[in-house]
Amino acid sequence: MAQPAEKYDVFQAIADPTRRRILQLLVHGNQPITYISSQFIMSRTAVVKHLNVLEQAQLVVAEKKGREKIYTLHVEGLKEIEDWLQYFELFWDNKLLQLQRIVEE
Amino acid sequence: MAQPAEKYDVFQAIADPTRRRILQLLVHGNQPITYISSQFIMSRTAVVKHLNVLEQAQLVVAEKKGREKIYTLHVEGLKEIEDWLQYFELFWDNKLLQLQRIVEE
DNA sequence: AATATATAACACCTTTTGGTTATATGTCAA
DNA sequence: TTGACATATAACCAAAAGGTGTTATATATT
Repeated sequence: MAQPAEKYDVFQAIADPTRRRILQLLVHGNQPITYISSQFIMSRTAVVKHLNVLEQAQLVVAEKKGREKIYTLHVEGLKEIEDWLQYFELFWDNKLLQLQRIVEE
Repeated sequence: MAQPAEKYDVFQAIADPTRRRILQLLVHGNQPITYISSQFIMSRTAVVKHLNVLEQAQLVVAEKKGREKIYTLHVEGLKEIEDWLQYFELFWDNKLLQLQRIVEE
């Protein structure tokens, strides 16, 4: 998981179940690496890598506080996905319209 | 891209930009492999593999028609993502409430 | 039946992921 | 200032992803 700056986008970031769980954890409050990694079986290093991916995708924000690094959810980053889904809602609506026409015939 | 049955979920499926483009293509009508692959620079074989991933994730449905295989968008598959996003909308709303409280103080 | 075309099934290669362990570096607190 | 704790970084590894090309098989058309 070598990560040359800004490599991961939002869609890639949420593709991994571990990363989705991390995001859900952060809904309940900002947390340091130690706590977050305690919620997983894998090594802390592995969790940190996932956090880096989330950070690059701008889904979390990290802030140093003494010797701890506190992670905060940045929900605004999910907007991109919502927008993308929006595109298909149109299709969805069209399908309903088609059905309606068929019924009316 | 070896694919033992049902390996790919919706989140993994939309992680790839090529696959997202395929889905958008299909919004404008059902299409056979030949047309779909003509829209990409990569080989037809590679595109077919992406279609298989999308099919496993139930985002597209394939129907044999003579010697062709016609692909259809299956938007319902995107519901899972919408539901997942829903979880964070709550957080989003809470943040707004917090801001409101701060303003009111 | 012959031919052209579309899809399926392989085999192969390279890069990226997701994980490991080990070793530093920085910070707090007694 | 020393020990305990938290994070950072490096080196390494196995497996999966994403791509290629080639060959085989099925279907339409004439």
